[in-house]
Amino acid sequence: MQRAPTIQIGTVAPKTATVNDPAQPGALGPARPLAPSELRYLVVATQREGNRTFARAVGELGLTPSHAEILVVLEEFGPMSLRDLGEMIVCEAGSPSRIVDTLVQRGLLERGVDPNDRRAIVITLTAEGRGKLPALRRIEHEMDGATADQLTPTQQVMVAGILRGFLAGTETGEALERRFARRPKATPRTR
Amino acid sequence: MQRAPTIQIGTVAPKTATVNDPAQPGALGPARPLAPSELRYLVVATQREGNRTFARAVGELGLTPSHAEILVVLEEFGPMSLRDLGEMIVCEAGSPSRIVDTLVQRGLLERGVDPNDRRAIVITLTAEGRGKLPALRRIEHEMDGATADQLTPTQQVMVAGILRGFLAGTETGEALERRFARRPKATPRTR
DNA sequence: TCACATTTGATGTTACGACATCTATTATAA
DNA sequence: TTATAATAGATGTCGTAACATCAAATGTGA
Repeated sequence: MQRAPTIQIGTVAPKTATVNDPAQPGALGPARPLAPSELRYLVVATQREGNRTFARAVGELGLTPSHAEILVVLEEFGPMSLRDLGEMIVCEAGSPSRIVDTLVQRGLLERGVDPNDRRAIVITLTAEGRGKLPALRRIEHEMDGATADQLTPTQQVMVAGILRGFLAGTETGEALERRFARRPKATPRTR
Repeated sequence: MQRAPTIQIGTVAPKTATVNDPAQPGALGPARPLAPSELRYLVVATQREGNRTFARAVGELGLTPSHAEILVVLEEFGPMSLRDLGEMIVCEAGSPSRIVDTLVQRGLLERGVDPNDRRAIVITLTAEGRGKLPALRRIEHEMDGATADQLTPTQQVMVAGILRGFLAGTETGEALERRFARRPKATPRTR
């Protein structure tokens, strides 16, 4: 309602209202005390907004946010088993069999066999899958730009640090740690 | 993996690892620079963890997080139309017809007619629905306590302020504003 | 070796989230 | 009035999240 109802497809929607002035690090509205559960709902709402924007952007490529996450991880870390993949992503905690299956059927991924373990599969990007990555990288960059329009670098680092602490010891927290802590460009993981 | 695999049902799961020391306001790990999209995934993961914990807790009452949100809002603000309800909640943006329908079928809500507008319905808590609220309040309190174990009040207010700024102008942001800004205890909204 | 547990991945189920579409009712304007 | 738009709500669809169960392959210890 307050926001422009239509977003320009292909780019990340610009915000029409900006409460925080990015020129002032740490600047925000008056520090209202927190109502019960308010923080949790703020996190929920933030995730929803981010996911919807991301979904519209990658939807242009015929992908969903989960698809995008998997493609990016596979390009970043190289081929891996379903189990290892599950330990690197936030979507589909546990085994992402079905999402991988969808991507295999669309020709973006390949299911290979592990010669050392006939239970395991080795998931590899196909050429077509790899072809999605420049656009995905561009979208990620645009999303980060939209975040930068709303939050100062100081605020971003502050929130990230707090959330990392909150997630310490959780499965998804460990997944993000594996994924973002050290960034081994195209280093296939083995276990 | 790092976390205890079983949680005691009926209470919020305790964290086994604590990186941040709540005794030191603002204390966090080293301020690692942000990788692309990392902040978004941190928010996603945080929302997932919170939602799973909340889901297990309210699951004891036979409810889902969405159910809980609606019951709490209706008790807080009194009977309202589906449209107004949709503008107060984060779950099911748009019209929560189906979730309300489920709750009506379970006898927790009642669908009434609006004498002034035959299109509209008036959603009211039944006695049984109202009976869930003490337990829901207790669960919310436990969730807040679990948050307090992980984040200092300073950190909480900081994150909340930043997220409010980020959500300014969005539908869900406005919904939370309506819901948490001023807290009119049991004041039925009319429009 | 053999019984048993563990691991890997697939699959079934329920409930949401987001989007689109549809009907009934009400509002608006020529 | 009457045509048209706007609104309230219901409903259909697709993909995901979380949970559970299952089969096949592998690991383990007696």
